[in-house]
Amino acid sequence: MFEFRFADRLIAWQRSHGRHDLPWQVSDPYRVWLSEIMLQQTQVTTVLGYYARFLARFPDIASLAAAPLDDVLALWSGLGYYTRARNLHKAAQKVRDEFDGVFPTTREDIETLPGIGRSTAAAIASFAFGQREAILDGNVKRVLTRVYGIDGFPGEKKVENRLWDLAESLLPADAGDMPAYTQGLMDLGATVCSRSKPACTICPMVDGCVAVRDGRTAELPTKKPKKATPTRDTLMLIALNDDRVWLERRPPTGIWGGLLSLPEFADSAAAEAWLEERGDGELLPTWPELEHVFTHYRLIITPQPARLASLRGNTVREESGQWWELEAALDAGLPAPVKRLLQRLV
DNA sequence: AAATCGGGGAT
DNA sequence: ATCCCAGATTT
Repeated sequence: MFEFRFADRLIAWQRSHGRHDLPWQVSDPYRVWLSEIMLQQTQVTTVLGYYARFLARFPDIASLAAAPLDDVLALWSGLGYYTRARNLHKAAQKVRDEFDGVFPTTREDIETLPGIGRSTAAAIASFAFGQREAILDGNVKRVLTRVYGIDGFPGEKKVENRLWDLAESLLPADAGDMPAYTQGLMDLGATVCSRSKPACTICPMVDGCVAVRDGRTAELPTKKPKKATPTRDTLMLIALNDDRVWLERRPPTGIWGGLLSLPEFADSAAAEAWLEERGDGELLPTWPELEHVFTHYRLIITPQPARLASLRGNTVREESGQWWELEAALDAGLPAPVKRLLQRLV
């Protein structure tokens, strides 16, 4: 394997093209921590204002820990994801109560604070304490899967573990380079190796990037596999009385809201019970299953035809539905698969 | 409308 | 240890 010197390239790129003017590019772990939390799911430009206001009101961990939660939430108002603020407050109190007010210095200890996982803990350890700890957020996953051509959904344990291993193997030898290296990873992922339309022509990794070489930047990282659309089974009763069919109005919301449709049952026994309540009828052999695909699930319909010879007088029409002449039914608003079923009868 | 995202909570 | 979600934005 040829020597790609990923870290060296990244650090050099960061020094010449990265950002050096962000207010949280300091070694105070509290400031780094605050920025990392605010930057989760929120863009830099939005964070800048909130960050300044938050720090003005809570300049250190002690003041944050001592504040009422409502004051913290007020300063978070508009940022969204408010559990971040609750965790921040709780973590400040934990630092006060369990770490003697001193922010912990190892990734392991940092990770015990609420709202801080492995990647965020590593970012703080790297920026504030210059420790050789690898981060692996969404940006980094994108950069690594592309540059190293790693297939598989990064949310999958196996793939994620591999990415963590890779991220650790790429760390610069000199811990003094960690802030520039970590910032470089974040900046590269955010500004060059973007999700769509990455700026490969200006990327410092372009000549060694597997995704570029193979024309696969659009395919990597591998998308989250669509979980097999759930399947629902239903039995639709096609109750016939001469040339009339029983239809029911569906509730106004939900699937096929407000449309006329056939009554549905869990099984033939339930359908038979329905029949017996209404007259002298018999189930006929079911028709072959019918599949109907929605965006979010597949519906397997078992058509259950039945004949009702004599009706009980009070059930010709009821709250739930009524008998329809087939021709009229087909002209009414019917769900597509129901219409297909009824068309077989004419 | 769908995909995305670190961490937390549930299992 | 692993699966899945909450909550909000971006594409």
